[in-house]
Amino acid sequence: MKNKFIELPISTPDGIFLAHYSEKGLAGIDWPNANRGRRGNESQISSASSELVRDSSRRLLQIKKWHSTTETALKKILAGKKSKLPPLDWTGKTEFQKSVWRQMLKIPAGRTKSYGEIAVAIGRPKAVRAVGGACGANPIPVLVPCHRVLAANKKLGGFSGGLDWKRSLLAREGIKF
DNA sequence: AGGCTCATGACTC
DNA sequence: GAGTCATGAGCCT
Repeated sequence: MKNKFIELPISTPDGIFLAHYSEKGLAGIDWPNANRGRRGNESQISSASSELVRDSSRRLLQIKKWHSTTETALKKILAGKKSKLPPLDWTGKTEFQKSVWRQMLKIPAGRTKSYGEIAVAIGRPKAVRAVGGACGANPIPVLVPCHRVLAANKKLGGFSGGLDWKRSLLAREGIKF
């Protein structure tokens, strides 16, 4: 069976996010502005979903369950709280990226780490720059807290969703800088 | 404080 | 292989 992804929307006070699910779990999240300007999302949802129903309703139920976990997790984290996460599917990503993201999941809400600290934590103290690259390649922003990673000079660094998001998310967790 | 350079690892084409 | 970085440390004004 091919790697079918289905997209389900999540409405939040910050807009509508789009969650992507594979057979193994949550595989990606799109920012609210990402569906404007990208064509075909709505039809993609319905066709993929109905195909899945035909295929296996059991799997659909599973994904619905994951989705409700994702939904509450997203809303809580957007509000600056921590939350239980659905299973994450990082199939196809490199070992290096996965270890970076695993490290980021360990950062508690309200705390930050530097790119260098992440590099040390995964046993490659000199791969600081590559850590930045892995952050940018993170398919699951917000839930995998790439926004809690700052540069060593306590400055912002960058952010895939735009620096305004990063500032805002940090502020909601009570982080000042 | 701000700016410049450079070593550096992973990734992409 | 060369080019691209969401870095960091060092060394200048």
